[in-house]
Amino acid sequence: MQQELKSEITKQHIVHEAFNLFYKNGFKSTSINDVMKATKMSKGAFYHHYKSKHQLGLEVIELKIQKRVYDGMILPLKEPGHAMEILQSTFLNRIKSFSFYDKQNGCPMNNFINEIGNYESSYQLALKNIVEKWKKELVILIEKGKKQNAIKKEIASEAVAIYLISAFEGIRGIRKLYDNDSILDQYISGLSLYLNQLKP
Amino acid sequence: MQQELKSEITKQHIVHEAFNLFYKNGFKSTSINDVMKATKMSKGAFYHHYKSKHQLGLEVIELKIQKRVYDGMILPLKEPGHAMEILQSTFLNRIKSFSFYDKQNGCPMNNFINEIGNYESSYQLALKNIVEKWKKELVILIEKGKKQNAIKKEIASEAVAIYLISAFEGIRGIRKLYDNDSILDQYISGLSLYLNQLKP
DNA sequence: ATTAAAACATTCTAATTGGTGTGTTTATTT
DNA sequence: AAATAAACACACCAATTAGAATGTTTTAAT
Repeated sequence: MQQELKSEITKQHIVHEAFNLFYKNGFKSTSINDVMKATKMSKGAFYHHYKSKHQLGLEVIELKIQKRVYDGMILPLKEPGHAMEILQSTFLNRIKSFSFYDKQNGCPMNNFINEIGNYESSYQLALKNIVEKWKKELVILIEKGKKQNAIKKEIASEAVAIYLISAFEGIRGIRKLYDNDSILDQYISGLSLYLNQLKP
Repeated sequence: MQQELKSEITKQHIVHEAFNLFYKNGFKSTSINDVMKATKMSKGAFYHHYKSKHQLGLEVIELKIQKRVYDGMILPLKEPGHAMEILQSTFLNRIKSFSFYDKQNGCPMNNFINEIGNYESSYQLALKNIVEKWKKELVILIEKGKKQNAIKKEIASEAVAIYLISAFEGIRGIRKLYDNDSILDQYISGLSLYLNQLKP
C-alpha cells in the first residue's frame, strides 16, 4: 500500500513537470529527457511508470488540461444564479484572471489541439471529450437562461455555445502575438456585445 | 539574369514544399531533411539559398501563409456591394470551401500562431502583421456597413472584427477534433446569428 | 531473516536533428 | 577561351531523440 502511494506521487510529479514543459515549449518539442531533468529523476524512472511518451501525453491531457478547463470554465457555469450573469462573469473573469505567463503561452488545451489535433486519434478523442463537456454545460446554462427569460428562446443553444468557445480559444492564440492587452480588451468588448444581443 | 531566375524558381519550390509539410506536420516537427526530400534536391541546395531553418519559416509565413489569408479572407472584403452581405458570404463561403484536408489540418496561420507564437519575436511580428491587416480591412468594411445603415452605428468596429477573427480561428482548431462537419454547422449557425444581431 | 517485487539509476543504441565543408557542374562575364 | 561565380550534390559532424537493457536500492509480505 505504501508502494502504490509512492508510485502515485512520482507519477503526479512527472505529469506536473510534463504539463509545464508541454505548455511552454509544446508537446513534440519537449523530450522525455527534458521532463525527467525537471523532475530530477532518471529516464529509467520514467519508463518504469509509463510505457511511452504518447501515454504521458494522454495523462497530461486527461489529468491536467481537463482539470484546468473544468475548474476555470465549466464548474463556474454550474453555480446557481442568473444565467446571463454567470455567462458574463465566467468568460470575463477567466480572461482577466490570466497571468502574464498564461497570456503569453495561450490556452494549454488549444495549444494541444492545434499541435496534435490532426496527429493521433487517441489525442483527438481525449481533447474532444473536454470540448464536448464544456459545450454541454454551456448549453444547459443557455437553456436555463431561456427559462429565466434572460436569453431569446428562438436561438440555437448549441450554436451559441460553440461560437463562445471558438472565440475564446481563438483569442487565446491571437493574444500570443501581442505584447499588451489591447487585443484582449477588444475581445472582451466584442464578447459583451455578443452576450447582450442574446437578451430578449 | 538567367541565374537569378533559376534561383528564384528553386526557392519557390523549397518554400512550397516547406509550407505543405509545416501545415501537415508542424514547423518544429518538420526537418530540413524532410523538406529537401520533398523537393528531391540536396540539403546543400537548401543551405545555398537559405541561411537557416528560421529564415525559411519566415519566408513561408510572409509568402505562403500571408497570401492564403489575403486571398481567402481579406481581398473578398474589398469587393463593392453591401457590407453585411460581403461579411456573410466571405466567412461562410470560406468555411464551406475548405477541403477535407484543410478541415483536418486547420488554419495554417492559426497553427503557426499556436506553435511558435510564444517562441520567437520575428515570427510573432510576421504573424501579427497578417492579423492586423485582416482586422484593419474588416473594420473598414464594418464602418462601411454603418454608413449603409446595415450595421448598428453604436457598436465598436474593432471589437466586432476581433470577435469574428477569434471565432473563425478558434473553430478551425476545434474542427480538427471531429470527423464530420456538424461542429462547423453549429459554428456557421452561431456566426449567422451574430451577424444578424449587428443589423440596426 | 528471506524473498520477491517495486522503484528507481545508469548506460547504451539506432535513428534523426540542424548545420558545415568540400566537392562538381553549369551559367555568365571578360 | 579563360576566369569567375552561382547552383547545386554528397559526405560528414556533434548533439539530441525515444526507448531498451541492465543494473542497484528500497519496500512489503512471508
